[in-house]
Amino acid sequence: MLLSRARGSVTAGRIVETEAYLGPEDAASHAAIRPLAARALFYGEGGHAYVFRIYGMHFCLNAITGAAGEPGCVLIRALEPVAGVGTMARRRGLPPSSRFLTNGPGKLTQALAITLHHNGADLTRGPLLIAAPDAPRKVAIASGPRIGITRATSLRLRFWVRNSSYVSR
DNA sequence: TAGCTGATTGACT
DNA sequence: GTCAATCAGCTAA
Repeated sequence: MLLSRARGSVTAGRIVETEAYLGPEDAASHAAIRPLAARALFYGEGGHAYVFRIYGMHFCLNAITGAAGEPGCVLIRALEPVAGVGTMARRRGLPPSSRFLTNGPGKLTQALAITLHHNGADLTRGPLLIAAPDAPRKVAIASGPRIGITRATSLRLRFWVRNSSYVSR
């Protein structure tokens, strides 16, 4: 469950698609190819946000994992909207009933108003928050190669909720 | 300083 | 299926 509080409105969604990125041994990981500032975050304490700009116009949200000194993160690729759907729809310029509010990394950051100033934020305290759902559901998880990258494409580090209509692609 | 790249999206053929 | 938008940070010179 990912929760965002921005400018007075709360928006939240169930995380239905992620990709894992490892340390320098993973050629696609920003721990290996991104600037020092990002790398420092990777090696920091888990539970923090890593937000970056991609293609000059979109943001992607990562959760740093592992203890300090262990690089690794999880890219949040897609959400199933749970709360604040109207707010998300307004930010995305789509009807609230749309299935396309948060089914992509750039889309969910726009819907939850996540920007670079969330970079390094503590995900255990909010205003950006990742929490266990109140009523955990048993779901089937599928895995496969990561999407949209040009390196280390053979690693099957993408995970999504099978049968969810909110995953990307 | 110039040129290139990219963990994307949306519009178009 | 193809392609443009748009920019920080890297590399080459």
